[in-house]
Amino acid sequence: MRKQRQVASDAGLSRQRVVAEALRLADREGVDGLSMRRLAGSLGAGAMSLYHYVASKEELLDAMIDVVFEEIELPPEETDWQSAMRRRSVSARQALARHPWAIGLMESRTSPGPANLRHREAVTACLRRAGFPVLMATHANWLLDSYVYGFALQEASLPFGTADELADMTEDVFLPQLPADEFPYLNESAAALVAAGYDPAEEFVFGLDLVLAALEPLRAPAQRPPLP
Amino acid sequence: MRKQRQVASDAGLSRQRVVAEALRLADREGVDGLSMRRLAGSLGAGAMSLYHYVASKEELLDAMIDVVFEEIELPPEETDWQSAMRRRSVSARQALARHPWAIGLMESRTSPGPANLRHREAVTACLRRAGFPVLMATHANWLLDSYVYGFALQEASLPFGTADELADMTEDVFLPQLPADEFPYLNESAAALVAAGYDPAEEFVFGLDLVLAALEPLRAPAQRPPLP
DNA sequence: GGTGTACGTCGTACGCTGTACGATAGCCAG
DNA sequence: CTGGCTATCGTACAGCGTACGACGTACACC
Repeated sequence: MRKQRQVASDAGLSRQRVVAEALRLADREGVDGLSMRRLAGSLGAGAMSLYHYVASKEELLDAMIDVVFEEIELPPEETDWQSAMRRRSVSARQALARHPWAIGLMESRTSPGPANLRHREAVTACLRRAGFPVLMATHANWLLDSYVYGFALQEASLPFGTADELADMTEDVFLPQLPADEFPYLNESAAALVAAGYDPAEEFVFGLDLVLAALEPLRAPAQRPPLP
Repeated sequence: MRKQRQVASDAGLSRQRVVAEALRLADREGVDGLSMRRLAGSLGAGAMSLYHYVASKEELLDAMIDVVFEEIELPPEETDWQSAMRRRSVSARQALARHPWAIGLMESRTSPGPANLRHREAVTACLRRAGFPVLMATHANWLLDSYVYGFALQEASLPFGTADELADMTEDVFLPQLPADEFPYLNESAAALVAAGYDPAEEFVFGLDLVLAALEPLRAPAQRPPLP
């Protein structure tokens, strides 16, 4: 049998393969289930081999987060700014819903990766080109990102994923914990929510559109800002 | 020497004391620095003693989060809804800025504690009394909480805390990483931000007021909703 | 062909983690 | 005095991240 060169793309380790498998593991088992030994095992390698592609577990986590940012669509350039921001925001929410562990990780990780920077640059460019003055673009950035991240955080901490699960859990778990005399308004809300159905994607765009509309007046509409 | 009864309030353990010291430790050293042994050590007790007050570390983390919610001011009842929501939101941001680890923890913790529930009930009550229909109150809740949590998350992941640190780090760290030809808009933003100064509290209320104003039209102004 | 060097791989070991289990000691009711 | 209850903790175990050093192979050079 030949030296395994052909199978290198299958069995050979690489930083990409390591990080990608780490994503899969974290998606499947949560970030607490991700250990260097388990990751190595599911790559068919010894634990210490990973350290030739990744300096430490911290660096691995940073790389994983940046992959999540790679999955987020950049704001398209050919449409109006609201459509562009809506597209990238919806895409961001989807990516964070696919990888809920990423949100919890962000708090402790302070240096942005390249995909993160590329994303920020594209968003800022979109806002500036739409006529937002520099500082207003910063404000808009903070507000939009706050909404996206906060929504994803809340969505991740929901104990149900579908409208059906919501209905079931409301009946079996929530209401028993919420005495009607102590929490009248939460009871009312729960009932209304079950009746109306629940879709996180719809909820997201509802708030998003409010935010976008609120930002519109911050533009300086007529004048085109010169590229610095 | 007598049996230690008098010093019980000093040295005696209690669930409150355990959780409070856990907060202090997490604030000082980050949530990764919080281990049962270290916590027990700083309480002058053995590690296993903690398990008489807390079923597991997971339960301890849940309890810690609920303490953070206790620190958040409830919306006052005697003012208009916007002022009330502004007060509680500002208070929430402050609490989360004091305990940044709490944000990262929320993603993985799915069952709300009593202080959390009390808080949600009070906020929902405030919105309903202000004239928001049931489902609109839910939307408003999502939007407001998303903004608060998302802002706190971004603030926690900033590598600087003051305007001075921002200026220093921009010069020494950020700009060297941001080639002007690849990231023209981020360079422009960084420069403007340094020039204008930076205050997270101001940034927060700027976006918050936009959100509150955007929510105003969702009220059904005249009619007072009956308490269910 | 022979040899030196660099690289990728991994076995072992160390200090840490959460916590199961059982022992101990002080307390109060009978 | 006796028995049980509560609070405390010592020990032990499996698993963690990773420092260290050994090993085989691949390739550059003479």
